[in-house]
Amino acid sequence: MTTILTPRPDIMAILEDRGYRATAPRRAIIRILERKQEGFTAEEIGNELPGVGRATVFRTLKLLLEAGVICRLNLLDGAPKYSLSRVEHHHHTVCVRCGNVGEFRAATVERLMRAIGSDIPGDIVGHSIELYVVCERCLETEAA
Amino acid sequence: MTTILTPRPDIMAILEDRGYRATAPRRAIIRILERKQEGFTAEEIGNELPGVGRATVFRTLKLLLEAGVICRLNLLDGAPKYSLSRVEHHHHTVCVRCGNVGEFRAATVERLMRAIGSDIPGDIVGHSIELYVVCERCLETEAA
DNA sequence: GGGCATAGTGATACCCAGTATCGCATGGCA
DNA sequence: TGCCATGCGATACTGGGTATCACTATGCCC
Repeated sequence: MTTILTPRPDIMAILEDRGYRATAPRRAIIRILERKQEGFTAEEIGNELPGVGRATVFRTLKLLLEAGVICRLNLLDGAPKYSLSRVEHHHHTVCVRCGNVGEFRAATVERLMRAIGSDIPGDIVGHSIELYVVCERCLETEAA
Repeated sequence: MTTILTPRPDIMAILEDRGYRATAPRRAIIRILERKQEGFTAEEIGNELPGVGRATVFRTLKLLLEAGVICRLNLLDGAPKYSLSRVEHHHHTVCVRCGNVGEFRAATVERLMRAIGSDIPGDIVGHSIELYVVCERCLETEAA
C-alpha cells in the first residue's frame, strides 16, 4: 500500500472504513469521478455508466458527500454540481460562462470567518464561499 | 416621494421603472414578502395567495431577483430560499436547524475577496457567502 | 469453497422547484 | 372607450433527488 503518500488515498477504502461494501457500481462511479478535473453533475456520471441505475448514482454521491470525498456546490442559477475535494478544506470558483469549477484555499478566509462569527448571534457551524468568475479559457474565447 | 430616505422604497415602483406593469398579482406578492422577516420559499408565497397561479409567483420572484430586490440562497441541503434585500450588498446566515435567514455585512469580506481575486486566474464577477449557524432561538430550545 | 444474512441494487413511481406553452384577461395609453 | 401588448392561470413538462420494493451480490463464518 502506498496510500500514505498520496493526498487522496483509495476512495473505496474510505467508504469501507465507514462500513460500506465495495460493490461493483460504487467502484465504477468512483473510477469515473477520480478522472473528473472540473466538477461534474450526477447526470454526467449516470450517462457514462448505462448499466448503473440513477438511484445508485445519487446514493453513492450522497455517501461520498458525507465522507467528505466530494463536495456539492451551486452555480449562479442554482444548478447543482459536484467536485472531488483534493485538499482538506477549500472553496470554489465557478465559471459563469462554461461552469467549470476550480478550488482555492485561503487561510485569511478562515480567520475572517472566525472574526465575523464573534459579531453574529448564535453558533457558526460552517460556511460556503463561492467565487463566480469568467475563467481564462472563456476570456480567451471571448477576445477572439 | 420620500424614497430617498427609506432603504427600501416602494418595490412596485422599482419594477415599473424597469418597464413592468403594476398588476394585481404582482402587488399582492410584493405585499406579502415585504412582511417576511426571515426568508421564504416560493411555495409559501403561493400558499398565501390561492388566487395567484404558481407560474406567476415564480415569474414575479424572478423579476424581483433581477431587480436586486430579493436574493436567492441555498440551505445546506441545497433547498432554495428567498429573502428581501434590506441593504445593498450583503451575505446571509442560515440556521441549519430552523432554516431562518439573517443578513450581515462586512467590509472586510469585500476587501478580502478583491485580494483573493488577484491570486486567481480569470475575472471575478461575483461571490456568494453563506454562514451556516445554529441561531440563538434554536440554541435556547436545545438547552431546555 | 459453500452458504447465508444483510447491505446494496435497478426499476419505477414519486416529490419539489422551476420553466414552456397557450388561449384568455387586463393595465395603461390614446 | 377601445385597443393591444403585457401579463395571467392552467397545465404539462423538465431536472435533481428520494422512497419503495422485489431481487442480487458481498463478505463473513464455517
